[in-house]
Amino acid sequence: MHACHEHALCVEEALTAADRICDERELRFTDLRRRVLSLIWENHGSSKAYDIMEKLGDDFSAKPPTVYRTLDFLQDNGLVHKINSLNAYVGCSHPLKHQDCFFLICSCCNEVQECCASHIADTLRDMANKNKFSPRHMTLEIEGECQDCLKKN
Amino acid sequence: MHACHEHALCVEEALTAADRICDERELRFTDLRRRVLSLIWENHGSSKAYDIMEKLGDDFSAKPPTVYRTLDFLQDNGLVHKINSLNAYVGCSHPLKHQDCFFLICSCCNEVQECCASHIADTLRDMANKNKFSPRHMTLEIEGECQDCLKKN
DNA sequence: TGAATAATGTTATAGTATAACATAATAATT
DNA sequence: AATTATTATGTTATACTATAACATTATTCA
Repeated sequence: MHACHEHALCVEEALTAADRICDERELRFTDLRRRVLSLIWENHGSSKAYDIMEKLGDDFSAKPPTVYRTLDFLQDNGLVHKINSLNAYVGCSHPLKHQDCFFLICSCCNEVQECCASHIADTLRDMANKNKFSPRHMTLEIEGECQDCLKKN
Repeated sequence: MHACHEHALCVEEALTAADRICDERELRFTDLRRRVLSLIWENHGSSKAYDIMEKLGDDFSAKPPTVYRTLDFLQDNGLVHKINSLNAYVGCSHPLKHQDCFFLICSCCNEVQECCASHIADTLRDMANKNKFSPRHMTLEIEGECQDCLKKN
């Protein structure tokens, strides 16, 4: 389910935000990086590295290392997330405060919704601490069905 | 950090539990399945499919499909879990009520602690529902450092 | 015993990711 | 502006993870 009426705007916004972030951090938002981020955003669901590679086509020398390096850059700077349970990547919908988020993955329409809820992150941190564990990074991915798909079926 | 003083006992217990579960469900706990589960349990951390394959060695015709099919069987019956962020497998420490669990993964000693906390699962379900999402399966993996490793460093 | 089912063996290949080194582009220094 | 240093990208090769498709063996059940 995508709430946006015209997805091109989402893509534009994401690219603009990325521009600004890279500018602030003195990072180079190169053509390749912009293109990959754009491709990821154009997709309502998650994107696989090798699919991105194909879409890059002739414009860039699109071989695995190129794609994975670019994905690493985008991940390191909070612009995309990797969905471990899918081996796929999604654009981050709020890259400036992208911690403690989790993902709702509809296995019917394949859309991925990113959610942030600090109280959940807090609960999880508490739990970890009770288990004498010092958490650094959380992977929280919930697979299921979105409302639209439930209605349809 | 492993709490068990003699890990062989853990392995034994796990195999006995698996025996019972398979018996109850009229599943065949074959030599291969038993051996793979044992190998996984013998490892304090998580086990990679190809490592398991090597350890199976000559006793079984150890090729990828054999291993992955066996892992599938064990997963389907709640005897092992896959850790998506590691592409690795751990034994389930309470296979009869193995839902709603999460994992604390120490990236220093590589041990994986399985935790169950129904209130966390409830919180997550609530959150999903508020987002109009019907959850089916959750992946919750927390990477960090366990107390022992923190002390050491 | 023989047919049906389930498990395992086997070959091949698909899919995901990184190492190592070469070249090109950009930034900093002179 | 030319030189050097740094960062980014290109290139080749290969490692790692997983499954498809079909053959054979073992077990169950009629």
